[in-house]
Amino acid sequence: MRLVSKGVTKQSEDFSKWYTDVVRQAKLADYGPVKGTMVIRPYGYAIWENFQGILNQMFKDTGHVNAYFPMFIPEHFLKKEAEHVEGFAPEVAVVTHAGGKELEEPLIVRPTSETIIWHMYKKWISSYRDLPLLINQWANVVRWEMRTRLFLRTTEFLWQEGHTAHATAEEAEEETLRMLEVYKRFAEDYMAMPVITGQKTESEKFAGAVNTYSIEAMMRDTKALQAGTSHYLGQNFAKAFEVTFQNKDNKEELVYATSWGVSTRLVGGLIMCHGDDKGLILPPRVAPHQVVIIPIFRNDTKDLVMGKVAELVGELKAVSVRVHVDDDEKASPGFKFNEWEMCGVPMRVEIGPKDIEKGQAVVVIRHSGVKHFVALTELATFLAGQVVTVQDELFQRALDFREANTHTVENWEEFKETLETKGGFIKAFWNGSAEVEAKIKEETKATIRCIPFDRPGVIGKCVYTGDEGSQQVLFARAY
RNA sequence: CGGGGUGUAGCGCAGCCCGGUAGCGCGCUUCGUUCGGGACGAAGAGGUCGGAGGUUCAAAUCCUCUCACCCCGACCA
Repeated sequence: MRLVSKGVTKQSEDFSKWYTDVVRQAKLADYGPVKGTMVIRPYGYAIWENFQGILNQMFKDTGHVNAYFPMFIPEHFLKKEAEHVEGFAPEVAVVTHAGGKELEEPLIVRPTSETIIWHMYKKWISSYRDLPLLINQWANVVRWEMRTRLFLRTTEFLWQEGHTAHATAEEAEEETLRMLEVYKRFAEDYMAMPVITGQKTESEKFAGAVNTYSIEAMMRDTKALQAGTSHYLGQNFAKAFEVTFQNKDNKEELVYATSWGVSTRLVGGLIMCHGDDKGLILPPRVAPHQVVIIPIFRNDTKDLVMGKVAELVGELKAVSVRVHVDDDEKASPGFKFNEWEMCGVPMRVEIGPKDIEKGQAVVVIRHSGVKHFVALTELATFLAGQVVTVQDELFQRALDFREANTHTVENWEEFKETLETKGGFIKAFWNGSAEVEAKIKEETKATIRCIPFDRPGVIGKCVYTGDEGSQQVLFARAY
């Protein structure tokens, strides 16, 4: 079955609608029968698989190993860490019946795995020689959210969660920041999505963490998306699950912990970071198909064209370009142009009898619409080069967009005015008070996305209270 | 949980006000002609009108109840 509809809602008309249209028409995902659930379709899953492959390698390069922990967790585990249970209890799914009868103790379906992991770590850690313990798992988790959106917030989602145990606070803090940096590199170098790293405020941090850090990206509607988090858990879970080790001096100590994760939400971020009114735009490094070849022929020229296409496919594979040939004879070339633009394939090659006669092919770049007429002998080299060029251009474009939509404001009037008329990210000083943070959120819907690492050393007047000695933070309306 | 909306063919919808043979577009199947920016013709397949009850000679249509989903808010990656 080919595409059903012609085009999507314009971004400027209704960004939310645009997003849903793109997800469904590019066949990334569909709604599941249970509220808030999502079927990730093959094309969407291929993107996720690319994410997984890259991240997995990055985790291994930083010394982590993969494991798998059960999805069902005894209910009382969750209650062991006070903040953790308070944070997660409202959105936990509970299994009360199984095997045809009521269970002795209900089971929770993991909303995250800290509790079961630390239950196991207690068994595995006894000496400083067992540390650090650096485990990651790829898994599904369930959080019963009130409002859901495909990829961005679904009842069940896929993610990876790293859980590490360390002998010292310093080492655990280092790990927390190391993994945040891994996320930043992944977002920027692979997804071509610029992010801001920083620390979460007390009210925005993970339930059970000492500190939470995040990467924050700007979507094309100028709203913020938290794209990944890394938590320094201190000894909170070690205390709750009594995980201790004997140090070199034969003394018993509680271990220090981190956890960090990114989810299928990243796919939503990718869509909203680059897409346009024609649909999806995928950066080459994560695109399932980097190049789509659309052969143009009639019955009498079919063999000629397809013969040349087969040659080109071989050449492209030899230079590691992921190529797809759309040789469906039932669809017209024009139809295919539109469909593959909708699906965000970074580059399209058109090749027909006239091209072959001239020894060339037409290359069209998805995000810019620029047409190149390239000699067949140079096509593979050209496209391999464009993989890099397009990737860079998309990152630069996203960065320029973010910078153009980031505003620094001095006072409250300016804050509200800027948020209403321009939106985007707002840099402003904040006195560190949770009440002020809550008031600002209440009055403007903007939240503190993070306290950026990269900010001026200067301190200034709080944008809400005018208090001197306030620090600069990043505000935005967020997903 | 509040506000709004929608349930009729795979998808998008009309029909409902004013009860009387269930329709349209797209998609799908077969054949032929096409093919350089969303091709065309011909012939087909496909629906317990979300569910239950009621009114009526007769209900997609009127009444009552119910379920589900989507969108907007309060919670969250």
